[in-house]
Amino acid sequence: MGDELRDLYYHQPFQEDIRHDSSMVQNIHMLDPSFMSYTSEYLHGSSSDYITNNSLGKPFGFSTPSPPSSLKDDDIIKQDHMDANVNYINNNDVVVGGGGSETPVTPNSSISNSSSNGDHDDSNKKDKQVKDETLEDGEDASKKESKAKKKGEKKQRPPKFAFMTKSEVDHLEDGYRWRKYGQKAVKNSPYPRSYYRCTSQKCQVKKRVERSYQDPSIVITTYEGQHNHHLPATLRGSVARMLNPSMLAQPSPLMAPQASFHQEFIMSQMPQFYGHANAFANSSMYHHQQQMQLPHSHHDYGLLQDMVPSMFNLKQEP
DNA sequence: CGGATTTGACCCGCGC
DNA sequence: GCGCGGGTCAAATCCG
Repeated sequence: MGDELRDLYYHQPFQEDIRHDSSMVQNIHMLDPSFMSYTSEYLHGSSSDYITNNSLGKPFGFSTPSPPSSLKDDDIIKQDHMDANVNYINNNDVVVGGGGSETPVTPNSSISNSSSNGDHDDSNKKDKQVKDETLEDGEDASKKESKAKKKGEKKQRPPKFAFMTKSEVDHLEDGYRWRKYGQKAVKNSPYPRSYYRCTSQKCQVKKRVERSYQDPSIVITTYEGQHNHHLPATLRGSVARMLNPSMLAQPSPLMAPQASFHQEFIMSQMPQFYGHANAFANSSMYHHQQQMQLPHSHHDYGLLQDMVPSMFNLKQEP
């Protein structure tokens, strides 16, 4: 992760833990939009769209059980408050982004650039290594294609999506099954970064998990790609208990982590997010939390996609 | 025993 | 071209 974005991440303030409450949403804090890593094409397809407008990007948070729909200034994390605590970066620089290099992503971060080792890179590496001989024709062709693509033009990068979670555990349960395939030391941080891949066949979604070195209670998770399958059945059950069944009817391209009683989900500056504040307010997640009891285990959780459904209204599954 | 994790090696992009 | 840092591979190991 590049220094700029790292600073961006680690300097994000967040509200104090309110985990003692009985509502899940209490634990959700939407913060400075400057933090969210996000591919512009993901939602807009235009690089200009994801430059944050300050007025729109005004940070807000749900610090109390008060409904998001009744958001008032008092509910919002004040900009000046944030300024006092943060190296506030010009929103124009704080593009969320994963985007390819064609997008004006300022932070030269792993989050925005790491996809240089995206889906095709694996094969590129492999065909330079042992598997070269065992390649099938189709595979070989696709690899060559990807290679040529790589040479000729900038690589298409999968959408990315990052967020911070206040959590004691590194790897947050998010409903999908992941296999860890790597771990690297993070420069200037005592905490390693872990790399996970979705275990579902043909699903190329990856995620990176690392802990903030400035606030070790914060876990930074970056998703890359979109799931092309439903939730694993075994996990859907536990999720379903909390959710409207209709939500599970659609596979989600991305699954956000739980915001459970012991994990605070910290969202930050994502312009799109503010635009969807109403979506959140109207979301069943909100209504559910109005009706539900405190989750009794960490398997009981809400999902970001349910809190802000339109945020996850991305590509359809293949 | 099979699946998941660990971990050192390797690859690649980028800046100098 | 070289070195560095990030990302991935894959053999070894762990574990249920």
